[in-house]
Amino acid sequence: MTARDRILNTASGLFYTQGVRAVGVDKVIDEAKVAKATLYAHFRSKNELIEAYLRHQASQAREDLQRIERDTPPGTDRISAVFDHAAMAADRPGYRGCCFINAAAEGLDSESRASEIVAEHRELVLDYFVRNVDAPTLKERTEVARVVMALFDGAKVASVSEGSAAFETVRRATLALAGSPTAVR
Amino acid sequence: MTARDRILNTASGLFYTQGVRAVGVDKVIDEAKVAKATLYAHFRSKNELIEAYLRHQASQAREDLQRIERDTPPGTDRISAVFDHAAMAADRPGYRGCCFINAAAEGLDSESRASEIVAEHRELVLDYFVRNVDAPTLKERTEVARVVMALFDGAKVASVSEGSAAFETVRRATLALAGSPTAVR
DNA sequence: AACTGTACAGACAGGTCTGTCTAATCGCAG
DNA sequence: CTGCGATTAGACAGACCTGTCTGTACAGTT
Repeated sequence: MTARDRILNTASGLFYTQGVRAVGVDKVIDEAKVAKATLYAHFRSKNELIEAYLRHQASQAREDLQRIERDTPPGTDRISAVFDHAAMAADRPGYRGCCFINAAAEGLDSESRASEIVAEHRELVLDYFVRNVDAPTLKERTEVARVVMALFDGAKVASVSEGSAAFETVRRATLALAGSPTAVR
Repeated sequence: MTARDRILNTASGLFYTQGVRAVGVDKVIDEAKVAKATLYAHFRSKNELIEAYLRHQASQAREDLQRIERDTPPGTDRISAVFDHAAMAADRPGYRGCCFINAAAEGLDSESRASEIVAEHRELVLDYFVRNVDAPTLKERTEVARVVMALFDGAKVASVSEGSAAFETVRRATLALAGSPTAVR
């Protein structure tokens, strides 16, 4: 495992569990067993490391979605699978909610591209919902997808205090909506 | 206006727009035109100031909900009013999402009572929804309220990137759900 | 006039942060 | 073996952080 990977993996863990602002580069190099100069050889600044962390998480989440689309037949099952996936994450120790919501919540410099990375990923997830939601027209699918996205984000927020149980109730309503959207329009 | 109020008001503004971690006490005393000793005379530590900030926001939100319940007839109108209120907040300059979600997202010391204050407030909002949602039994109202809460939180999260428009689509679905919950169960 | 409470300005200590730098060491290709 | 790129440990500068402290000013009360 290259030094760069070790740095990025360690930073990802620390940034997620403690927040990007609470973790200094010293803590990262300490845990990654790496010299400070090495970190700065691979990442020009801490900001760049944070951006790499977010891109890393985004690409991982993207792969998860692709895997679900490969393994699960179209329809509401694919929505359900996403909820299952999130609920399982919420049960892992050290869970602290959605890394993108959290990163957006921590005030980052306006010069940082972090918020763009988050916004980009959110669009990707929205597109996933648009593809896998049941409604006649694209316009309607987009509207339903936005609601599904809100339900998903809301469940993630609630799960921080309430654990994975937060996904159960919300999932039922989401599936009903995504399966026969006319019921609530 | 007493020095304490000036400190708390200034701190609230700074903590909200930049994040509690990004704002130092020096920035607060500078903008509040207050001596550092005065701040530490009223608040034992920065942590205590943060807690006061969250309690302040919580009591303000509580009053908003009470005002709505006083001025709005029971039923889904009271749900709609909450969404209106949040949408208006999202249009104000400097909007940065829900202060409670953001505070929970910033990693705070485990010794801080901040997360308890947030959790308490979330329960209060949930109770509001339970009271004002339409379903026959308490158990069902609670379930529906949890979904409404998720929709509300999700809309707030989305509004950070997408502005107040995020509340429009979500509101429609929420009102349908809160008005005739059997449609999605 | 003396006392009390509150606020002021600002220095200070002790720590942490990011980012740079030096100098030594390692592994490996030629 | 030689040379080179990558890595190491750690000192360092300069900024910022929280919290404490000294000393002063001023209003209201006794």
